[in-house]
Amino acid sequence: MPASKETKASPTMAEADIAIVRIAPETSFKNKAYEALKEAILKMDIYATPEPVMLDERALSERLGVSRTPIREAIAMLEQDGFVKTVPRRGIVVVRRTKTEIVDMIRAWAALESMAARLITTTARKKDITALRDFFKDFGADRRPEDHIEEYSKANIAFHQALISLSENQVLVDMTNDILLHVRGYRQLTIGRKDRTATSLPEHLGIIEALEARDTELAEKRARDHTLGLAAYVEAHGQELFT
Amino acid sequence: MPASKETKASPTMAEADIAIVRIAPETSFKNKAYEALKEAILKMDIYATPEPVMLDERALSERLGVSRTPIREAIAMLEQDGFVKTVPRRGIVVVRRTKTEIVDMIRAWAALESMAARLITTTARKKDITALRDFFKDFGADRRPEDHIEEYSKANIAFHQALISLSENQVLVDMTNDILLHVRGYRQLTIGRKDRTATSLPEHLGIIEALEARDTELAEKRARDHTLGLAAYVEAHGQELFT
DNA sequence: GTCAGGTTTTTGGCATGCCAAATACCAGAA
DNA sequence: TTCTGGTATTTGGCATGCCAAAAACCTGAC
Repeated sequence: MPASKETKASPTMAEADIAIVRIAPETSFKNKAYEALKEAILKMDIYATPEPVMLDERALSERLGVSRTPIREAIAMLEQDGFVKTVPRRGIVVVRRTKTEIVDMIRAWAALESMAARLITTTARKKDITALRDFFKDFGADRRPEDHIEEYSKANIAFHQALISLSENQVLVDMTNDILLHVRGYRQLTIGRKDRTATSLPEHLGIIEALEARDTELAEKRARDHTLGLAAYVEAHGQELFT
Repeated sequence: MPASKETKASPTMAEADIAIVRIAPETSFKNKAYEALKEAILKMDIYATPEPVMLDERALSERLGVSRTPIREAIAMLEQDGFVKTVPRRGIVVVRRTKTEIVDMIRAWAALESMAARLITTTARKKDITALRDFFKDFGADRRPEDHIEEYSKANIAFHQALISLSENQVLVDMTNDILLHVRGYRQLTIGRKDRTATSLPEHLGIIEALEARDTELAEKRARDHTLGLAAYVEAHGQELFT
């Protein structure tokens, strides 16, 4: 089926004049396949079934309408990311993380975020720090986080990502996002957030206050302890779901 | 020339009896190519020439004696690692890091290592911590590090890796090793180590002492500050070598 | 000598097809 | 029914070959 020979995106842009940016690199099938597969993997609930989730090159090839070559390259990339593992003559399996791995990842996340907090106290602009409060402006004593879990959870992630971005250290940003992608989906994490929403909001505000006060050590400590708290929760309550 | 059809590793193990482990998965050409290219890239001095270093699929294919397919898959993997970047109809270029990126990476390293130190104070065994001193047993007032840069530099890397391993957090270990691979080769780093050898040894010993004393906060601080010191050095002294 | 215009070469992107290792299946013996 | 071979099928690994976009060359006019 892979053979859509219809000269994709014919350069018939005719008399299109200026403002041509570069037309559009039209990302390769390899990259399209990579994005598509990655999204699919993140969307599925890996931990829902006991049996390992398998992928099939040929099936994916047909589904995506391209040959196996770009699919294989995309798989190789996903394997580098740690999302899948291809076993020689057996198949491609979507990697399932153990509780220990998730806890380790959350601790690494804590390390990166506390460093971000440290850096922020010395370089970020006051207004950008204060703007972090906006993520929680819809929550308070009258509208408690625990009553709007889903919404609060989104604000939560957005807050952490915005916080780390303020460090202006792209390496910290990228590494943390990687971790979040792997950690997301682990059921116990969501439950953990739910159980911890009560203390979560105050802790977040505490971090922001320390940042505003340019108190490097305190900001670092609060950021670290907040996320280590989540790690401790998962370690204590999250039972192994299908080793 | 990719076509060595000589049935590799013929299963003529004849009357070999027990103790058969699994013969040998004989890693794929894709993985062999990946390892070979990775090593080659790490070995070359990327920052030595002004012109970007380019790789050619076909040339590599001949050099390694395999077809382009596994080579391309290996390249895709290396691109995920951030070692190369393939530009559509231009070629594959070995990525060169800017000073800013190197500094950012070192700071991330500091974050991960200080977290490792923190964890070590609560879980590692006394003897394992003390064993860290062995990396520097050949150095002292009579045999100063600055007089044996090369050797001390190796001990230095080994120490940091051993330290992080003691955290028993594989994520920290893997992430740090990744960073070290990228940072290694940046000339200013070596120079930085040379200029800093005098203070380096005492700082290392200080970290070990804090770990032995199970002083979590102090160990974390010393580990962090030690590596942040290197980052500051590179930021201050490492000029941009070929942007 | 310079430069426009056209031709050849180079380079990554893909589609195909075949191979061998594993596995799934199936029939026949006990 | 159960177990043993043996065969068909499935699955990832690779080698090839062709395509189109770019870049490198070449050539002839001015």
